[in-house]
This record gives sequence, structure tokens and C-alpha cells, in this order.
Amino acid sequence: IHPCISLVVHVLCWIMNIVIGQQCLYIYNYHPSGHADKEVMAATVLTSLSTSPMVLQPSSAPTGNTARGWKEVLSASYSSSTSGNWSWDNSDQSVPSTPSPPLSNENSKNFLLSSNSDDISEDIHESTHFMFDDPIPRKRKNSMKVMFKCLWKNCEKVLSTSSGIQRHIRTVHLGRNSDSDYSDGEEDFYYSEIEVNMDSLTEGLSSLTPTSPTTVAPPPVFPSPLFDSHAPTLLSQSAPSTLCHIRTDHAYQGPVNPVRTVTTVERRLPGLNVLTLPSYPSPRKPRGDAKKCRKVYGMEKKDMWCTACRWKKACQRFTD
DNA sequence: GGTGCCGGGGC
DNA sequence: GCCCCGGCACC
Repeated sequence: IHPCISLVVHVLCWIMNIVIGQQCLYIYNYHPSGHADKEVMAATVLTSLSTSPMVLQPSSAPTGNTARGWKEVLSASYSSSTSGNWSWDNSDQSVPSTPSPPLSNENSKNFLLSSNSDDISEDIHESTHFMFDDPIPRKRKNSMKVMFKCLWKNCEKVLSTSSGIQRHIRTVHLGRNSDSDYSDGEEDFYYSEIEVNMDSLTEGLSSLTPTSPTTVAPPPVFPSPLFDSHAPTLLSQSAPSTLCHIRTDHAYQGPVNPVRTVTTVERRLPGLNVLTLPSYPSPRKPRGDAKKCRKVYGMEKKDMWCTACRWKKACQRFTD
């Protein structure tokens, strides 16, 4: 997905969450050949928060005038804000016709990183860009990372890539061949997409002094004992601003014209305890009030600056 | 927009 | 190690 399109969709969903307190569901159809950015078709529907927070099924599909109204609004938005790659798909692809995801509320509440981290480290290198990532991520710009959590019942598997979680589901839950990505078109992948705040998590590890809650999720490479034994202590009882991506992936691949439907649900879940850690101030220390060489001597007397200032390092002459 | 300085790279 | 600089956060 083009970053601009992704941004538009996120903003629209965010607005809907604010305005009507309902979750936003947006669906992508893309070719399994990896050309999702070019072949994306999108539809957006709303589902009610009163339904099971993690279950996506026909019964939770939008009903009534409200949903229809939003659908119309969003349709207009898409047609006006995109270059035509987006359109409404009125087929039943917006609502999975396959069985409900095999998860439970209990499962969703007790979110812990799988103790098996083999696949995590294995998938790190291929984890980078799924659908929403910038082609060229900027350094230090955003420490959020997307993780994927298996939603099958009693499975807490968390992997760093969608392909990894799909492979996990295919092999572990569907009992299929682990060596290939072959799909017979009747696979249901239920897994959640979770944003991980690497900064907060890292800081949370060094200091567990709680301040205000923020949203994080498991990192890809941290040792699992933290999440197995300590995670409950880090969980917030209420996570009012918890942001959780839930991705339900259905593969309907026909022999001639394979179409793959990915359903993504972005929602704010008031009661979902998704490994919530306190937020901490930026590790970057605040700027001191002391004048540094640059201000004291000015650019014209740069030769009088301390070495560090000349090298754009922390001033050694006028320390805070 | 100016400043401080981290992170990274060239030599 | 020295030096430079892109880029970011802070002011």
C-alpha cells in the first residue's frame, strides 16, 4: 500500500473511532505475488465495539443506517483522495464467509509473548515491510514495530512477520506443509497485528517506575521470560488508548485468478490488556540553559569553539 | 528558524 | 583518533 493511501485510511478510521466510538474495518485485496501496493482494492465497513473485540464474523458486520452511512462517506473519500486504485468491493469479501477465528476473549486478555522465540529471531530479517511500512524507513523517526500474534485458541505465538505467522498457522494449526507457501485456497489465517513501541519497551525494561500508560507490545528479540513471568505486572488494568491492529487473513486462491483477501481491523479496545507498559520520557536529555560555544563565540569565531562543538558533539567547555 | 548533539561515515 | 555532517529534537 502506498504510504499516502495507508495514511488516509488510518486517518479515516481514527476519525470514525473518535466521532462514533466505533471500530473501523478496512479490507485490502491484493495479489499474493507481492504487488499489494499496486493492486490494492479497499473497502471499509464498520463494526460495533459491542461485538466480540477480537472476533470477525458475519454477525459482527455493520448493520443499520449508521454503517451504511459511513460506508457511503468513506466511499466518497476514497474516490476523491486516491488515484483510483481504491474502490468499494461489494462482494462478500468484506465479511469473511469462513468460520470465526478460533480465539476467545480470555485469549485476547492474556496476551503474552510466546516462549518460543526461534521463529521470532528467524523472522527478524524478513519482518521489515509488510503493507504499511515506508519503503525507506527513516532512522530514529519512529520506533514502532509491527508484530503479529496468532489468534488461534490457546496459542500465544507472536512473530514479527505476516509471512511468519501465516507459516506458523499453516503448519501448526492447519497441519500443512511447512516448507512451502503453497495454498490450496481454503486457508484461514487469524492473527493480530500489534504495534510495538520499541522505545517505551526498552525504557520500561531499564526502569519499571510507572507513570502514564502507553501502548506497547512484545519486541521481536527480547527474551521471553520477561513476558512470561513479568508481563502481568506490567499490564495496565485499563488501557484507554490501547491501539491494536487485528488482521484476519483469508486466502481464497483459485487456480486461474487467485485473489487474496486480507482483513484488517483497527480499533481502540478499552478493556484489552495488550501488554501495556508505562511511558517514559525521551531518553534524549533536555537541552540545558547554558550557552555553548556556538552561541558564546558565534559562527565567525568557530576556531575558538571547543573541539566537541566544532565536531557537533556535546559541548565539553560549557557543560550543563 | 536557530541550536545542540547523536549517529554515522570518511580518512 | 580526528574530522565532518545529516538529521533530529529541543528551544
